[in-house]
Parts: sequence; structure tokens; C-alpha cells
Amino acid sequence: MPNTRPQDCPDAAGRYCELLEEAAVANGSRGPSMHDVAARAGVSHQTVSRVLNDFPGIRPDTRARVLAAIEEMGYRRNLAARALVTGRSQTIGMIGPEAADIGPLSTLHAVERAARDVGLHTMMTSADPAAASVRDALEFLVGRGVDAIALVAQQRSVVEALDGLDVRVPVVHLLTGGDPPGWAASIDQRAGVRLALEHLRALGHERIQHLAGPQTYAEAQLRRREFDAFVSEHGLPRLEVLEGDWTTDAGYAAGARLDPAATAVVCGNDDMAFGLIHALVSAGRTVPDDVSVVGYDDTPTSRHSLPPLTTVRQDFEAVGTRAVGLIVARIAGDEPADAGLIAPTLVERASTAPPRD
Amino acid sequence: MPNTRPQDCPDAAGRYCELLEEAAVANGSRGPSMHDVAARAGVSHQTVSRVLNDFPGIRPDTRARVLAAIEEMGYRRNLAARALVTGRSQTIGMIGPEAADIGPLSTLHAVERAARDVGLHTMMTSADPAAASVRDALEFLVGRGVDAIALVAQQRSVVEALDGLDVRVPVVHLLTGGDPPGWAASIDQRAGVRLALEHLRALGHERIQHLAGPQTYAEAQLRRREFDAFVSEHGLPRLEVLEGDWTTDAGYAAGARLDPAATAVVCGNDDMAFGLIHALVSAGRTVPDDVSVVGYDDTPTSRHSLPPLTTVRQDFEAVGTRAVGLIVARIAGDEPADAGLIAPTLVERASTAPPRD
DNA sequence: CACCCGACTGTGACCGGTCACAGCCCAGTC
DNA sequence: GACTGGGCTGTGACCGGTCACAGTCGGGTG
Repeated sequence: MPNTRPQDCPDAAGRYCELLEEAAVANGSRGPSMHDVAARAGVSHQTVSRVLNDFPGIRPDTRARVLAAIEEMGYRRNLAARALVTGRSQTIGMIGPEAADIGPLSTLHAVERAARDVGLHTMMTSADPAAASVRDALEFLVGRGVDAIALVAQQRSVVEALDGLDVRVPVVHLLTGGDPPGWAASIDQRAGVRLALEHLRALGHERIQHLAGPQTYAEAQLRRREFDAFVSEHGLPRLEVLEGDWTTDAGYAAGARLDPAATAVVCGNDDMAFGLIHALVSAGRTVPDDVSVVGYDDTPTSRHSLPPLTTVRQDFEAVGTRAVGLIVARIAGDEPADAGLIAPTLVERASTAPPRD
Repeated sequence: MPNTRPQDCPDAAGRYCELLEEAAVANGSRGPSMHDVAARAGVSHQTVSRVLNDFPGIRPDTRARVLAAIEEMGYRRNLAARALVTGRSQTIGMIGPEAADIGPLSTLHAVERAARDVGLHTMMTSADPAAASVRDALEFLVGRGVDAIALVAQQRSVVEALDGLDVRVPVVHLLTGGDPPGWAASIDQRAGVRLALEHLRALGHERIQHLAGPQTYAEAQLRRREFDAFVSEHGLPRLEVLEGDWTTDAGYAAGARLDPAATAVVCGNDDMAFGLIHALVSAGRTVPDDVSVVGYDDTPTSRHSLPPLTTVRQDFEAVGTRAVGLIVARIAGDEPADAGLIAPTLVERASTAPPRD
């Protein structure tokens, strides 16, 4: 590796290009290193490092020379090396679900954007609920030196799988439901169900049925419990709670099992609501005249489904943003501030109306 | 750092725990390193490395001792260090779109799973179409030492932005449309449009309109061109091509601008189809009796929308899988085999029927 | 008995950054 | 003129793995 400085070699320009090419060849395809840049700028590698990290006390012309060298050589800092020595990577790892549901995915997306705003990077990997899979995901992220982990774990089993592990890194839970285990960014599921039910009550409904999501999901469980609580509280008739797996097909199938006496249904998500409406209409009933239907999520489609769906809006974006806030605070070593839950809102559209009779 | 081996210290068990704790404290919260494990197992760090990498020629009991030490100490390999020295990270970087659309997101998801199946990891970052953003994303991934990049770039500008850059890493393009720039995994957009149009023609439609996606998207552009080609080819009446931004709202808005003479509409995606149907029904027309509507994507909702949507199914999963195949081949140094495009299929449902007159 | 060979293991350099520390140089002060 | 101090820069160790190479050891062979 040539250690000469510009002033040591008269016809600098020409010679240097040669030397640099030599260096590039020697490096294989690894690209120029900090030393190469330093050599070209006629400074030490440390000075290059200081320029890159915006340290004060660099003479302007030195900085300019370094910057020029970086530009000319197309230098890119090797983040692996940086992570190795600092022990931190300015990166937060995200563990997402295996399934491609729009809710969690848009939450992860929001995390990504919010992180970038505060100068952090993200790295995403997914895990199915099996403990081994969660372990692998964690292994990967921790091994890569992430500074924190954002865990989108709607299924309880994922959280449990993580509990058994030596995590060694701050974890923030997203969308885990209503009872945060310390650091969590979640939407208030109880409030959401209550919003839907109060809306239906106000319209005059009494016989309200619930088409719940799978009870392995924390959110689904919370919603179901709150539904039951509300029914008891107000002395409403207790109809069978149906359960589906979030898909439109499940909603459609539930149509056949719907209580004939029910005048309204609260669904665990929008997709199941769509399926249910399809089933009802196919069976010759109309929505909302015969049965009112409330969804959950406010997916893009629900604005223009037939009829447009009354639904509980979940602000996934806000979850992501808040999660990043928590992570930053946690990295800084703050105490777990109970930030509270994110409030959902009700979007009233055309799938709900007063009961006919 | 204690360099003693088990046989050097009689009351091994007890002593060692102490020493290890010391080491842990000295390391800060960095966790045990390979040296720590080696010390505990009474071997050299190199042997630990060999065990981890499944090298042949390790005596079974040595291997067992190392494995035990790893287990006991909760050792995790530092991937940053590994990446630093090898220059490869067993990781493929993904650049995704800023928007949380289900198509691209599920493609990325598929890439993630397929990659895991062949022992690769993934790292995802997103970029809006601005050149600076693409540059940042690339910078991040290359700096992290990814071995290849999967670029989900539906917008032409992203591909162009990348062209100007010194990439230094193999790139595979996903969903960029129909004319692959070498290494690409895409769905055959021409075939998809043709499928939809032939279906409508077979039903007897002649006055077919197109509600296209934004023309900054390669796919949207390809579909529109193919639509025009088909219309010319068959001498069909040439109706105005409408354009929307993929959203249900855009579809709804397009309803007002629909040609009154059109008996069928081919939409750029399902969401716009939903919006359009809503608009038509609101205006007192029925689907499919007055107007047939074909969507594009086969989103989960389309199975149970009202009416269930006839649509062109895109197999995003296959795109992800094929992309990983290409990446593996490319890393291995193969030539760009023209794998061809992935064929879409038509899903016939209830939103299309013969024209009334 | 010397020799060789193969199976197994240890040694030290190195990847490309950052950190802690030690310079150098020049202006200002006594 | 010697001394101090601050602005700026260089030096070498180190992070935790992998790689290339060099042992060590026991058994079979001439």
C-alpha cells in the first residue's frame, strides 16, 4: 500500500491515479478504503474519519480535500467495520409477521420512515409464530448488531417465545394489544370495540353479534373480551361469538352461521366484513337494511365497497412513529414512560343504519 | 483476558464461571466472543470457528465441548465481524417502494422467505422515486456489505436513478415490467391485458375502455400500450383512456368521466375497479349488466366484493421466488439466462357478463 | 528405528473502521 | 527567549471474526 503523500511525488495527478488503480486491484472488488482516501487527500485515515463524522476542528481546506477525494474515488464507508468497533449500528431491527397483512406491513413501513427521519436505519426480518423462527430472527438481528428491536407481534406466542430468550437488546412491542409489557406502541382495542358498539346502540341495535379474529392474536382476544364486557354491562342479549381467520373467505363462511335474530355484526377486520356482506347479499338479505355491519381497520377498499363500510380506523402510521420515539428514548436510557394507547376512531359510512323493526 | 485452559485449573467449573463473568463485565454488554467460548471449551478460537462453519475433521468430543460452551454462554456470532473479513454477508438487500401497496410488499415478503430457504438473509430499506433517496438506500445497503440487491422498482425513475450510480453489487429488478434489462423477475403485463381483453371480446364486448394506472409506473405504461395495440389490432372503437393513481378514490372519480357508450372497463388494479363500481352503482347503473368491469391483481378482497371481481391474477409470490433464484445464480457468476416472464392468469368472477344490447 | 502421512488443532495476520492518546505548530504572554 | 495553550493532525491498539499457514500427534511402512 503506497504511503506517500502528494508533496512527496511531484507529478501527483498522474502517478496517483495509477497507484489508486493498483490499490483497487489489490483490494479485489472491495472498493476503496479509508486509507486509500486518506492517501489521495494527503492526510491520515483518522482525519478522513473526522470529516465523515462531522467532528469540529478540521481546517476548511483539509475538509474540502478529503471530501473531494471521497467523491472522486466513489468511497463508501464500510458499515460492518464501523459496527464492529463501535458496538452500535444506528440500525433498528424489525421482526414482522410471516403473513402479508396490510396492517402490520404498513406499520413496519411507518417505522422505516420514522427511523430514517431521526437518522436511523432499519433492517427487517420475519418470523412465524414458532419459537425456533423467532429465535432465528432474533439471532440474526442481534448478530448484526442492531441497537434495538421493533417487534410486530400480534400473536401472543411470539411474545412468549421471545420471553424465554436472552435478548441483550432493547425491544419495543408493536401492536401487541392493550396491556403493554413496559415498552409498547399499541392501539387501544377496547376503545375501538366500544366505539363500534356505542354507534350501533345509538342507532337502536340490541341483538349484536361478534365475528372475532383468531384468539391466538392478542388484538382479537382483547376485542372479544371487550365485546363481552359491553354486552354484559348493557344487559344486551348474548349471541354466539363467531370466529374467523381474518380472511374474506372466513367472513363469507361466517355468513351461514350468523344468528338469524342478529340485527348487527361487529367484525374483527374489514376483510371478514366484506366476506360476510357478500354472504348476506347472496342469501337475499340487504346491508344495512336487514343487518348492519361494522368493520375494523379502515382498509383503503372500505371507502368504496358496496355499501361503503362503517369501520374502526386504526392509525398504523402513528404506531410506527411512536415506536421509533420509544426506541430513541430507550436507547438514551430513559425510564419506560407510559405513553398510553393510540386512540382509534370510528368512520361512519353506509353499512350501518337503524334496525328495520 | 484469561488464557488458561480447563486442564490447567483443577476446580474448573467454579473458577470458570467467575472468569467468564469478569470477561462479560470487561466486554461491557457486548456478550461473549469467540475467544471467550474457546477459553471455556479449552480450545483455540479457530476450532470454535470451524465448528460453527461445519468444517470437516473435528473430533466429535471436541465439537461437543465447543457446542456445549456456546450453549452455556449464550454465544452469538458477530455477523458484522464476519462480514468485515469475508467481504460478503450472506445477505441480500431489498429496496422497496415508499408506499405500502400490497403487491410490492408481498413480493418483498416472498423474497424474504425464499431467501431464508436458501440460507440467505434479507435487509430491507425503502426509497421514494427521488434520485437522492435511491442513492441513500443504495449507499446503506452497499455499505452494509450486501451481496446483491433486489430492487422493487415499479416506477421508471427509480431504475433510471440507479443507472447513474456506481453500484458495485449485482442488482436484480423486480416488477419492472415487460422488457427486462438483463436480470429481472417480472410478470408478463402484455399477456395480462390480453387475457382481460380476450375475455371481454369473447363475451361480445366491443366498446371497451381502459382506466390506466399512473404512467410513471412501468407496468401501467406497458398495460396501456398493450391495450392500445389490442384495440387497433381488432379494429375496436378507440375510447379515451382514463388515468388514476391506483387508489379507490381515483376509481370512484373516474366513474364520472366514463364514456357512456362503454360496455366494459379494464382497470389498472383492483382498487380502482372497486371505486369505479361504487361510482357506477351510485349513478344507478349495475355491474355487470350495464357495464362489465375487470380488475388487476386479484387482491384478497376481490373474491368477495360486490359483485365478486373478475380480475387478472399476478403471482407476486412467484416473482419473489424467481428473484432469489436469479440472485443466487448471479452471485455464482452465471450468465443472464432469459428466464422469461411470469404468466398471469384470469380469474373469472361475477363482474363481467355479455353486454346487454 | 527413522520416516512419512493424514487427522486434528493452534498461531498470527488481516479486514476497515473508531477510540484514546500523543504529537506538531503557531500565537500570545510573562 | 522560554512557556503555555489551543487548533489541528497523526499513531497505534482494538473490535471479533476468517484465512493461510504451521504445528502436533499417533499409526503404518520400509
